[in-house]
Amino acid sequence: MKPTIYDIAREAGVSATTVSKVINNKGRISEKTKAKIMKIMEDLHYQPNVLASAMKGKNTFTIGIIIPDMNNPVYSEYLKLIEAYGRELGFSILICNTNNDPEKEEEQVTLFRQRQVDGFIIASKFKNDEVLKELINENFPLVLFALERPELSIDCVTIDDFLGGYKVTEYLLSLGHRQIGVMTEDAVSSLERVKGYKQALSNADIEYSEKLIYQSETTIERAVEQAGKLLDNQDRPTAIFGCNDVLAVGTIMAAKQRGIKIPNELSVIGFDNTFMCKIVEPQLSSVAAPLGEMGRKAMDLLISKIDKTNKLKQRIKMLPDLVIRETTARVYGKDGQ
Amino acid sequence: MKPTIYDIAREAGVSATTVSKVINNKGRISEKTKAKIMKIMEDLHYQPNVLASAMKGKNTFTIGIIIPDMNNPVYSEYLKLIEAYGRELGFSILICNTNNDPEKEEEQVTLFRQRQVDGFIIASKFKNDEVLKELINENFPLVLFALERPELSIDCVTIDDFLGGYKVTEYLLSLGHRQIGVMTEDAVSSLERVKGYKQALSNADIEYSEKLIYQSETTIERAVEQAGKLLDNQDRPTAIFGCNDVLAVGTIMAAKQRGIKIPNELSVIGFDNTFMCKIVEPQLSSVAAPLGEMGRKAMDLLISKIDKTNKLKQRIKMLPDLVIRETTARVYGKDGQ
DNA sequence: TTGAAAGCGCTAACAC
DNA sequence: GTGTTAGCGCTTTCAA
Repeated sequence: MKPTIYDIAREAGVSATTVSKVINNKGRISEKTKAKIMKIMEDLHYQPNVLASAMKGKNTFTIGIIIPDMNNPVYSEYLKLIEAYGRELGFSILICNTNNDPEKEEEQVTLFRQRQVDGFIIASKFKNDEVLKELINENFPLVLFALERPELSIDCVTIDDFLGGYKVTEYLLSLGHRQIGVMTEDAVSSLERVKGYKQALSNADIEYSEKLIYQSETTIERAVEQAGKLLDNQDRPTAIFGCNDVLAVGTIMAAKQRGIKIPNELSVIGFDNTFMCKIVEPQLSSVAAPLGEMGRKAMDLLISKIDKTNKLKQRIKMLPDLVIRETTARVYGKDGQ
Repeated sequence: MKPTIYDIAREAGVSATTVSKVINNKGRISEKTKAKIMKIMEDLHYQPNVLASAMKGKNTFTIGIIIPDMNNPVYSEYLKLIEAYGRELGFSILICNTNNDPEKEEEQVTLFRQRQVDGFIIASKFKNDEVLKELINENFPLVLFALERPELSIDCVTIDDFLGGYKVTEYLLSLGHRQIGVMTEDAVSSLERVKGYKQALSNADIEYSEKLIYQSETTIERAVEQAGKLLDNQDRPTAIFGCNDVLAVGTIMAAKQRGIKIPNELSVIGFDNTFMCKIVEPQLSSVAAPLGEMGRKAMDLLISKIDKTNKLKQRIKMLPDLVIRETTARVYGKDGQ
């Protein structure tokens, strides 16, 4: 059997309380007994049972992260960063994929709460508003990551998606593109990115057309399919903005299938600046956000809620930057051919 | 406050014991009280506290997964599959990245054990043998995934890496390649893959040369670097086997940097058949294993250990298959140029 | 068919 | 400085 606090106490000839105090560095214990207890804990390979201490109202030092799909490299990046920083702070991470399914979302929140997680980080997409509202009502520690709910009072750390979309479009316009397509997905962040796109068009007095916007699930296969439709359009765009790198990569592939040269005949730009950008050919231009910093901010924010050291809710929005690589170029005029 | 079993009991006018029995479907309870209790649990949104029941010797229904690096798409794939199946069975997943650091490995095992996980799945790389041995000694539920320790008695579910390496090499030989380089990494599985490579060479009476084997960390950047050295060799190989897709992709990129045409001047083949294969150009040939099935087997095996329904240890080895895409071709003879 | 009592491993008051 | 006591939420005898 694993030793308990009582085994240590007996061995040291003290009470369990004293041992507990040593473990938690509380109260005053003589250096002598402290040292003795420490030594015995070492010898017996004593490991405190987090569950038991959690039963007494302490933290479980476990937080739940809910993400849509670990296969999307951005999400695995989120996960990795948050996990790394969480561990530094002594927290373990319970994860799940929801595949964007509201039922799974609810199920997972329940499952995690049964395990008494101290808080949640919910990333990127979350459909089930009921669940969110319940958590808010109970004032349960919760931070949204790369996800914003303007109409709900929740702390969040996000990318300024609007600005990202705006910058992308502004850049493409500066290259002479006028017919700019968009591959989007069903997510709040993408909506914002598209809004930025529209704003940039409007500022440049260019008419916006629904026909240039295609929505797709975020998988390479579906993106190739949808981008294909966009490319087979009567008026084929000279540039396409993929609201995430997966969509952009799918677009590149669809273009290749049609013999369309990138960037000469078509510019493509993605969003998220994942490692995919560097392995496709030509290398994909994209939009980068300081994910490491965001992960740390989200964790710090969450922990301040768990500790109740900070009751103020806030939205932290990090500004993204363009990373120009090889898929974006001056528009290739019909005359210039 | 969250309702406890006592709140339910009071409300229903019964004892906590009775409620507990209803929750666990144990003992005999009249249909009437059962229904009444169920209804009240619903109304009060009662959620059993898994920690408290774990304190009484029950499972936590939580397992720890330890992987080297979530950014490698194979690992995120592992994670996703295991998580999905685990959830089906009612288990939650605690994760961590170890970045292949033995200290972190030990730290994480400790952290997870403090949280009373029911068992571990350790994937792909794990250096700290001491920790492994201790777990075995305690007979702690543990399954290795895509990782084998021939000298330790641990259950595992793996890919037949030797066969994979053999098949790759046999195939390259059949295309006329005689000078076959290898990009490997510091992992048991890669060692096996290289062994398969050597065996195939030996069977074909081709001499093996150390100079054709380069080791690299599994990141694109490092792989490009190391593959570069291999390509700058006096006797540049006509084909390179990357022991995983990341290494193979790095090889492709290094070749491109040098203006080496793939597959005409150089064949490249990877291992793992990740989604990267389809997005690089040309599309990468690779080795595929039935990961979904492996994930399910690993979980089932682990759970049988947790439940103690199966004391027999076993090694399950799944056989891989080649997936030929565009990066492999007949050798381009010096004469034929 | 139901319940009282004990206890899992730990911590927090409070006493000494 | 240290120990006694009670109790977190649950399950498990055992008795009724």
